[in-house]
Amino acid sequence: MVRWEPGARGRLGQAAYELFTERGFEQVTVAEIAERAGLTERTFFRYFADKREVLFAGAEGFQELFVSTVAGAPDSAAPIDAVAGALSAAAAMFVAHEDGVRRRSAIIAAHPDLRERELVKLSAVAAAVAGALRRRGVTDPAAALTAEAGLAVFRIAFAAWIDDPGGPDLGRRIAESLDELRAVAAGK
Amino acid sequence: MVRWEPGARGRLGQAAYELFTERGFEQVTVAEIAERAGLTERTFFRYFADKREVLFAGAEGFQELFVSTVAGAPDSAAPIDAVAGALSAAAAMFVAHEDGVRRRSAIIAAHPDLRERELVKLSAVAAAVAGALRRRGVTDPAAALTAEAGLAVFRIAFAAWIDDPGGPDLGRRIAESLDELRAVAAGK
DNA sequence: GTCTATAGTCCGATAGAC
DNA sequence: GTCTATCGGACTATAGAC
Repeated sequence: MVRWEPGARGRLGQAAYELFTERGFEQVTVAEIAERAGLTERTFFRYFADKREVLFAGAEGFQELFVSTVAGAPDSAAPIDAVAGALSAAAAMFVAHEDGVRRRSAIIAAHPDLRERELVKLSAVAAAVAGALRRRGVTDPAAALTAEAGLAVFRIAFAAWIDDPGGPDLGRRIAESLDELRAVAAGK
Repeated sequence: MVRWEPGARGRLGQAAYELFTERGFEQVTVAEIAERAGLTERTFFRYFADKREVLFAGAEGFQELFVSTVAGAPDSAAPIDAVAGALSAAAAMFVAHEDGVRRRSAIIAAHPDLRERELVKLSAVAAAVAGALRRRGVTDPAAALTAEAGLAVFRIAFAAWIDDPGGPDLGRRIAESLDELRAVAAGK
């Protein structure tokens, strides 16, 4: 027999998710998460650098989707259009898991420390997208600016989509926000 | 920057600043900061919500400068131009206190927790600027987008100015980055 | 102003996989 | 044997409660 069940990381994530939903982030200790997963506190910190990080375990996949979509855009695509494609792809992924996305978003919105961490993750995505643009031959500061502006569009459209569940779809909101960005940058 | 007014708050800020410069953020305890300021640990937490916050005591002034510059722009100014004025004003303030700004920036760059907090502060400035634009009659999502894009310009120009001290002035870098933003948004 | 819970670190021990 | 994943316990500092 095995001394430990497989999938320690997944069990910790699942347990954390359940407990945060039941009681809220602050009212849950790392020891409790570990206990529900059948592990110890110590093991939790082997998998996650800190208590917040367990909620952002899927962030690499999100970032990877962005980077690969930008990298895979036609050579002829302008930087902003390569990023627009990545925004669409991300929107589709979020819409496909809407329930989970909304629940996770509610947990994060309820605690400043988690909102703080989310900003860091989005900032990391922006940096990765800027890198992907540079690999397409875009020079700085255009690469960094396009990436940051694109992520700003995503953030704003996503927040509106969360706040107003009955309204337009996320993909549509992103397209509209991109048009708004073009308009305001042009001095409209 | 970093002009500490007399009094407990100022002495704590001064002590923290000195100790972080000498040894780095992590190697300094709140108890040591309080001791150097002739106060107790408890008092530190009366003035600052957490250990990081002491490095961002001047953030309100920065935010206020942004908001008032946006609010004071001519009615005829397009949103992006109102924000551009605020970016110029902020650049002038930073250049006027260049030494302090660079030292503070070095402390923050050296620790992920502090970079994280800095993102939160810039995000708060963006939210405040968006509010100022809405008071000028700009609707969402244009207000939020203009504010976020403007802060992205600031962040990118500021980072380049810090990384390359011999290069162009901060104000000039901001103006150039703004032009780049206009160009990339137009699909160049 | 003291007391305490909890996050997060460190070192070492141990059990199984290969 | 070596490598990797888990556990144990002690420890410090932050931050909040009383």
